[in-house]
Amino acid sequence: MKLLDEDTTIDMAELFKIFGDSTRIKIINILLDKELCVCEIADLVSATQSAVSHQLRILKQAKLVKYRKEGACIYYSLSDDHVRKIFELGCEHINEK
Amino acid sequence: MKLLDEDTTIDMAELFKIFGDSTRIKIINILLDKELCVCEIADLVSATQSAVSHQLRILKQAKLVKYRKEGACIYYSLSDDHVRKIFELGCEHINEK
DNA sequence: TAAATATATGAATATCTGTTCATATATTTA
DNA sequence: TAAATATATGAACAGATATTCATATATTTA
Repeated sequence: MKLLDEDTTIDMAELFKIFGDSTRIKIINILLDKELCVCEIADLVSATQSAVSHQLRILKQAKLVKYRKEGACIYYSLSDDHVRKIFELGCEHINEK
Repeated sequence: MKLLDEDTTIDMAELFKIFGDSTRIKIINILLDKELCVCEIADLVSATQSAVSHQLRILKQAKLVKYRKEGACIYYSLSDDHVRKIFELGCEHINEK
């Protein structure tokens, strides 16, 4: 692994920054299993609808989650397997302490 | 993967938060290859000695780096292979965009 | 169409975080 | 021993960030 250029370094930091918040970790955690709509997520992570919506926007902008609309509901799910792998590796690290 | 408890969730977020800063990413990046002393690190990441020292303290507290003393110099290196794996997985994710 | 439900978003605020600056400590060298 | 070098650290400050609150938009239901 050689030295990353400045842009890649910043992108890496931005990526991990998104995993670096417990509300977002909770959201990713529950989305590991299945897709869920915003109010279900808010309920499961014990946060307000507004807080969850703000965090989903961040996850969406970073392309860590995707969504589909069904009537008045919007269902969110993890974008790809990378998100899952990063989450699981972090989890392993914590559990081995 | 089942639902993490509150403490584990917070620990996960704290872990990723540490990777979520470009100065620390640069430090981890150069430590992938070999151990280095503080002033070498400061030079390689283009930051002041003080800034690097503060960041090394954070990395040290999280046990992501270890160090050994040799005379007036203190050599830092990555704690374990987990740090490397998390870094590389993040890097993969960025490169596949 | 009016009310209810689901979601998004801008502004305000409080908290957190990274850097800088000054300085302290420890070690080496002249 | 005095000066130089290597590192750490506390305080201050500026910038970033997460939540809350109020409200807007869209969809469904009565």
